[in-house]
Amino acid sequence: MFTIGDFARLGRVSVRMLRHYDSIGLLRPAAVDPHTGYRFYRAEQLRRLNRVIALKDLGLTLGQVRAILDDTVEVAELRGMLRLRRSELAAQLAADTARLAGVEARLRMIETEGRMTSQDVVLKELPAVRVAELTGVARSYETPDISTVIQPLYPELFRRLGAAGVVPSGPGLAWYEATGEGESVVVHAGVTVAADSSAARDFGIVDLPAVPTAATIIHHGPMDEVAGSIQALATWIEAHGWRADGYTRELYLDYCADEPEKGVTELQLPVVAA
Amino acid sequence: MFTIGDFARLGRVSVRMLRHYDSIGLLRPAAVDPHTGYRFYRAEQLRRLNRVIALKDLGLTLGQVRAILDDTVEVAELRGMLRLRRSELAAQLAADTARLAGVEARLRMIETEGRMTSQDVVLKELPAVRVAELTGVARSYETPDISTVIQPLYPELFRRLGAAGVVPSGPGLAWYEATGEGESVVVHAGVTVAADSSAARDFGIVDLPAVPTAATIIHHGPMDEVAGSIQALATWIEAHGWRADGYTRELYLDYCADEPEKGVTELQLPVVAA
DNA sequence: GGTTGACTCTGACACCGTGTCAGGGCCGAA
DNA sequence: TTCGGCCCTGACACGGTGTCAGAGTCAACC
Repeated sequence: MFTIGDFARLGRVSVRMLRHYDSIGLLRPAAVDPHTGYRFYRAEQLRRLNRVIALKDLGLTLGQVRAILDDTVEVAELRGMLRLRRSELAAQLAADTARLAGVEARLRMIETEGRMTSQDVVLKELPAVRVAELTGVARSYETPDISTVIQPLYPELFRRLGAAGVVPSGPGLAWYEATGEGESVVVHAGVTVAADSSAARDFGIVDLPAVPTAATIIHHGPMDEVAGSIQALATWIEAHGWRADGYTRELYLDYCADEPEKGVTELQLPVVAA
Repeated sequence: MFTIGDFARLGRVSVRMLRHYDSIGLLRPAAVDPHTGYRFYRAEQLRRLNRVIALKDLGLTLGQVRAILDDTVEVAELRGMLRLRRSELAAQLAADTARLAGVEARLRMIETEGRMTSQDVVLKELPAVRVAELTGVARSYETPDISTVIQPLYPELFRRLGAAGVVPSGPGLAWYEATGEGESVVVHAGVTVAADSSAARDFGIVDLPAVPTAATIIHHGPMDEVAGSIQALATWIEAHGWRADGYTRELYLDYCADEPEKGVTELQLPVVAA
């Protein structure tokens, strides 16, 4: 018979934990002095303690450990628990590996720049979204070309939406795709709506697909300075082991024609693991 | 200006968390209606939110994130935090990899045996320990040879200890090493003591070194059935990617000569990564 | 028998990030 | 005006562990 302190030393466990295991019924002392409340353990209880430790070290919860040790789980169930735990661990490993890569990218950034950027890229899942849009064609991806095409589209889009009695349900957004002919580009100027797409109208209704993983960055200031933010986004993507996989969406979170330098835009670029 | 719900959707964060960030001063809403308490956020606050998310995703605590964003840490300090985090993550990866290996070993065990062993091996650190001992030589590692040599050593050891006024401070233990001549073995029969080693006595005082990592198993029953437990220990060590690195110590946790089948012994085998 | 120091008891609080619930107020649209 | 959906605060929960306070116990030594 060991006192709790001796038993804790033998089992390399804290006294606190032995008391805890007692209170949750995971490992009850062999005897308790009814007068003093002192707990006493038998050497053979080390077997159970060891089983507890071994299972706990696998990352199972104490509740699961108790269920296993008390034989209230079938073998099939036990196998299921272990399989689940295995996949959790695999996910954890992947996540931590990514975190580690992130930390190291940050450290490199500090070494080379002497500080950390305030341009922060965030990975997000993008839900599918229904958009009312007008399109145009720009001569190239050059900012001035795009601007001159897209600028007039929005007032016209809002005019037509108003005429059709459709109210935007969210912010405006834009995206671009190559026409395939030279450098020219199809410009989509849209706004999120909840309308259904059945009726014919003088604007397009398209459903942008959900994106499992998109790298996003907040661009501050006028859109003709967007190149820097795009650059930062691309650099981040490369440094973190991703690869662009689609068109960048621009989400106009805050925009006022009078003060373009106060604009706030989120750039969203679908990515996949490189 | 966005309501908390809209802002949460934009930032892919729960409303709960935005309120939490407010309460800990990590991200305060741009405006709060003094009458209703409603929080309102500006689009440009997404920048800060994104920085929070990005740093949090590195595994930093919210307190660290706040310190970093509020510029109360020097660059050197920041680098230190990231280095620390990097080493934490590396440790975490190693631990999770080991856990995963453990889970997989367990799954294999279930597949082949239809159940999980109740012989559980636990890795421990062994502290250095001072031991009073007598030694003998056995003809071989065979259990009968060992037994006949070790059995008489203990009564004699306790007799001499009593005569010298030395009281054991812990359980008895034994270990064996090859003599180098044939199959014969030096048998050490000892007991932990706190005495100092200065005076000359009719028993040996040796300090067993600490062991950073030992695989241990509890053996139940008489010592002449120890082979099975040793076997289980060896199997586990091999299956989990370790290698024996020293002599097995036997720790007699419970022993009574009349009822050897009730004995409880811990076998401790130092290991290193294979 | 008394003192003392090491041990034990219970009960509580803390950590950290997040979910969830209860009970109540607010807002906009029909 | 009513209703559905949003927002507010405050609280509790999770899980494994440390730590503290205040009180009781034990063993050894004088």
